[in-house]
Amino acid sequence: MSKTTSPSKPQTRIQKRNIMIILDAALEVFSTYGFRGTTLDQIARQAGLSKPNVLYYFDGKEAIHLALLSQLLETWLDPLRAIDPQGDPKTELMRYISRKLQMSRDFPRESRLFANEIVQGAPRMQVFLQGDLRDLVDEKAAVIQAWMKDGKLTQLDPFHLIFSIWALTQHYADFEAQIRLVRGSNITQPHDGSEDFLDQVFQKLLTP
Amino acid sequence: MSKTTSPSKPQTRIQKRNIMIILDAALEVFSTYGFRGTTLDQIARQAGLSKPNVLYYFDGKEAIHLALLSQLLETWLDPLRAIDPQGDPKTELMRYISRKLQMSRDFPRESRLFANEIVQGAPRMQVFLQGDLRDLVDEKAAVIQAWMKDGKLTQLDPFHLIFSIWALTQHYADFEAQIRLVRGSNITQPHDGSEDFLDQVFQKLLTP
DNA sequence: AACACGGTTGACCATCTAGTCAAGATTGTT
DNA sequence: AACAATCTTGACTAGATGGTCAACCGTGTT
Repeated sequence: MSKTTSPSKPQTRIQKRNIMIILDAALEVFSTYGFRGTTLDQIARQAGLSKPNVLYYFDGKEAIHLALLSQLLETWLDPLRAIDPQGDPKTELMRYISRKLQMSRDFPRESRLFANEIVQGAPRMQVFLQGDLRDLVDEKAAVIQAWMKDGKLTQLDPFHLIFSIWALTQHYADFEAQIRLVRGSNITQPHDGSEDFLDQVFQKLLTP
Repeated sequence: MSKTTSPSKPQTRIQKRNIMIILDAALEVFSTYGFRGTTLDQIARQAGLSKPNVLYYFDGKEAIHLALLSQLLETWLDPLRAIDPQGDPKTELMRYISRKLQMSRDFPRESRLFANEIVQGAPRMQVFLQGDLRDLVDEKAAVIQAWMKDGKLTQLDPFHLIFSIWALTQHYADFEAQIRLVRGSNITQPHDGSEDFLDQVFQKLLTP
């Protein structure tokens, strides 16, 4: 039985606070070093707690990782969910792209946490991806497909279009180190200019 | 002194063979589990050799990893190097995109090895990226910039254009697990349709 | 055949790491 | 204040892991 999912007793203030601290510390460390590369000591140090204290709140390293993943997937899929079949096709897609890029800028740790997991074959995420994500993508791909049939958008494979949006937005968070090294001191933020660029790209791409 | 970079004696047949076997095994394992997630025992098992035997040919885990990275970066940058400032702009870029995509399809392990490394901040790759890569990208960005000024291509930020090519092509290798899970049994190969899609995207994007 | 060198390995070690535990400190409630 | 529940931690364990080493095996050369 997991300590944190016990449904009976409500959380105390201390529990709430420490669980938040631990999850934030774990996100920091997991997103930088990956699951195997992260040690409980690192998480504990980052959280400012002792290792046994961390394990008082979570059943183990895997449980912390799982808690992070399931918690974050919701936020992550939100922009895709928000695509409105009744809205204006180009507006909806451009907003989706903009929101995805914004998340990549504001939550790079979350993006890298997923990236780490997926590059390694998503061993601890299959259940999430197959469940929620797949249905959602199928649904929205159908919406996009319908828009295209109506001539409101360029005819493209909707799945590849979605993948391309993911690739282009997340790239700025996931491969930030590369961008930083390549551009060196020419630039302050790896995201500089990304908004305008992606706007230009998809505006041109989607207009029939 | 590294065992493998000793310049004096030439390699015997057995050395050549085993070094190749070890590097191939290491690529398989490193690309799947990342640096920390990989154990020497895994590499040895994959190679069909004993652990001490692996360490007879390489100075350690880090040395194997380093050997892989430096060996692969060459192949990896080749398509970018091949962009000819004298050639036809759109042809050159479309060929670059096609070659990059082909590499992502033919050498997904190599792509994931880099992805793993870069997502985690490129701790063991900085020297490579700063040296070769940065100069090369600057050079080719200038070429692309000049093409755009001549009106041969759509006016875009050339750095972001290069990043977008990397993102879109490597995505199919690096996030293969996600694509597989999302598309499920609808598809046999994650790369299906990627060639046509990217051709369509960049053809449209680059044409002024 | 005998030799030298290259190649191979079982057994071992030091260190790291996830997780345990019992004892002690803190907090909230009456 | 007193008590119970929650919270915290130093010390520990078992197993994994990178790396070593001395001894042994195989191969080509003379």
